[in-house]
Amino acid sequence: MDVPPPLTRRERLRASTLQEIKTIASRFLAEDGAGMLSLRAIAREMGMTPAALYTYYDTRDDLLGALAADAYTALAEALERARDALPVEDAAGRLVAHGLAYREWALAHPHEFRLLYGETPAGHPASPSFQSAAEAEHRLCLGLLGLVAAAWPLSDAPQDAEDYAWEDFDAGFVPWARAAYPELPPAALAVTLRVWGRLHGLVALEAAGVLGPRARDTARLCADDLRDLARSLGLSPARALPSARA
Amino acid sequence: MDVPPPLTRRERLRASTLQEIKTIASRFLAEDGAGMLSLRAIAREMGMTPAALYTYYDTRDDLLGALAADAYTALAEALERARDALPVEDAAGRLVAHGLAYREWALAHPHEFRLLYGETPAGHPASPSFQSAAEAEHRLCLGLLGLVAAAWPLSDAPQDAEDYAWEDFDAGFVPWARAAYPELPPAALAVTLRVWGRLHGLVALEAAGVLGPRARDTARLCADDLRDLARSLGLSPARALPSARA
DNA sequence: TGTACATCAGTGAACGCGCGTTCACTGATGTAC
DNA sequence: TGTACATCAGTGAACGCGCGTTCACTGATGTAC
Repeated sequence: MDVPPPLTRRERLRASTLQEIKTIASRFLAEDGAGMLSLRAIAREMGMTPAALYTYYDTRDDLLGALAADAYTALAEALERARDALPVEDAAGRLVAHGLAYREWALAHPHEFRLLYGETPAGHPASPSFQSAAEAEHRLCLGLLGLVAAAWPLSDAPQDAEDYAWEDFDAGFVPWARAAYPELPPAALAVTLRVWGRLHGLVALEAAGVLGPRARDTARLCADDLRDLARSLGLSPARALPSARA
Repeated sequence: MDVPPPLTRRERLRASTLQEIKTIASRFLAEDGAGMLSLRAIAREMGMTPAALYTYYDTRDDLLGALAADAYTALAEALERARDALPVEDAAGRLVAHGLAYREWALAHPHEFRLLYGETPAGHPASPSFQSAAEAEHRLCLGLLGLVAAAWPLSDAPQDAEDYAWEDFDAGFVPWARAAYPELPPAALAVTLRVWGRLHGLVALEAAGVLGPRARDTARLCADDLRDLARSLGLSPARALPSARA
């Protein structure tokens, strides 16, 4: 969008090849399933030598890591988009929208979802993609925290969560959280993680194919649960949108 | 336990070899991870020819299916054991115990857990192990339904769940459910599945290694969430055990 | 503008590997008379 | 109790396969003077 030093022909080519590799890899991921992603297959599809891929990634794992990082970012963006489609005042609606978007993304990208939450984490910590995956994770967590923060003042005291301390949570994340929402106590982080689990549960079961055969309308199950969650956080649709609902 | 027609030497040998295969396969599953289970490696470990395994399983997938079925049964048993360690009157306690046992089993058997909930279901529907997996799944679901049933009379009407019908749920399971708990309405099945999702969520995140780095005491998160769940179902520890808690 | 040199994406061949599965077979275990 | 036959767990060799990764190389793209 702004104007960085103009790219040379080589650099542009390299970038587009990188992108093509990831695109094709994604497609193979979707077709053949998780652990079966093969460098040779990708190279074949691109009309390249397998060896050529080593110009772009040091190792098969690095490629997987990059895919995971991209997927994480895409997920975070999808969730933010869904949330921001509703006005800030509608805290309950935003929470539900976030949850439904989580489900929809997972069902629309089952293999990416599995890459993120089903397998041993891919990509070794040193690689650059690992960085960006960690950032996306922060972003996702912050988004969730924001939803919790919106509910916090309305929530009846979460009694057993009272005695959490900041030290109980990821030291890399806590500063961000406190900076973003200075008024929140540590217990809000506990609630955030629990909310994450709540969103994740039904979706993970459905993505694994366990839930589908058991209920006809899984979307409704999920929506019911999300509304219930919003309610239990002290958010009622009525409170947020007094006129729009029954 | 009772006395079936006495087994021939051949039959005993066959049974013990079958068991040995599964034991070793489990170990490899735990060591090398999910998709990497190799028939040749198992054969090697047992001092057999790879071809010999085909006397026991038609295909690698059949073996995986058998492992999954065993894992499912083991999980169901663990959950029942935990639940039955508490008196029937302590509905809240039993629910929490069930949930914690779910977590513990998942963390103690991460690869089996992944086999059940992380991958495309293994084993093709025709194989006998598929049958037993389905049975274990029923069993697990019935157990959960029982916990919900215990809470049902105490629960404040789950409003949005009112208009579920029996047709909305797995036709193979509904008869069992209605036979076991004739007084429950269809909505109870919806709640059961949602409860399953709730138990599953945090555990799945933790098993995937996403939760661990974010919170120090994941067990407590899980326990808090389960108590919250029990409460939201209308179960209070106080109501169940008036004297034992504060 | 033209020449000399450096960079580096991509080639082609080879490395060594383990895999699932098949097939014709052997030889011990079980069965029927 | 002994013999003739059937079963079937396990052998050994081979099938054809795709994989990740390495290495010395070529030739187009970029850079400095």
